[in-house]
Amino acid sequence: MPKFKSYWLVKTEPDCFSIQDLAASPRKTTCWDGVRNYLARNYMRAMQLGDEVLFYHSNADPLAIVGVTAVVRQAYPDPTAWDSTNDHHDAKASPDNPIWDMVDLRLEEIFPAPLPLDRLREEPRLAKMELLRRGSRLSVQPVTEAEFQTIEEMAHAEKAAPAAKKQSTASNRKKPRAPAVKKKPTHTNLKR
DNA sequence: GCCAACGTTGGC
DNA sequence: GCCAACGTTGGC
Repeated sequence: MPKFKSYWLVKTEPDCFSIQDLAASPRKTTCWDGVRNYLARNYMRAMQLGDEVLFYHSNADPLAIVGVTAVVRQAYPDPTAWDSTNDHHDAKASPDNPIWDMVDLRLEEIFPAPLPLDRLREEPRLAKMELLRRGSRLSVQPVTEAEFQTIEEMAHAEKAAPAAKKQSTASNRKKPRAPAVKKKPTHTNLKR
């Protein structure tokens, strides 16, 4: 069956789960648990096997797309939703009424260098990208094929001129967040 | 630390 | 069903 590949982007805080953590995971695969936003969930439900997913580091230095993953399992219930000890516990969720889903993502590529947000903003072909919209908060979002290809191209043209590597100074360095607690997806690796 | 954006909650 | 208050995300 001819099938169209779709493209997506997921955000993660690298302090919580980085692309290096993904690389170190068994089979370089993780379940993308902890998503608790209906629109983000619905995008995950639309993901098909083989779809490609850009991997973005938020709340990080640098803010950047750092690689590409692929969907290796389509949406299925996220058991962390009814785990009362989980940070993202939802009292309304249960095995009979999971409410929240996750997909499995496998690492395909770590870019030779992170592709920073400020470089993305300079690229006219990405002007309409959801990630770059002011105030965009969605942690799972669709990406067009053209945007995906532009990003791959930029990521591989990057090598020679990594100009955008900002010096970390006292003024721009992020303070450690108050309680260094995990935020967004915990991505506890549930596979054994 | 600030604050814009926007989802969620709950009183009515 | 409206909408103000509140909470969270996440860049700056």
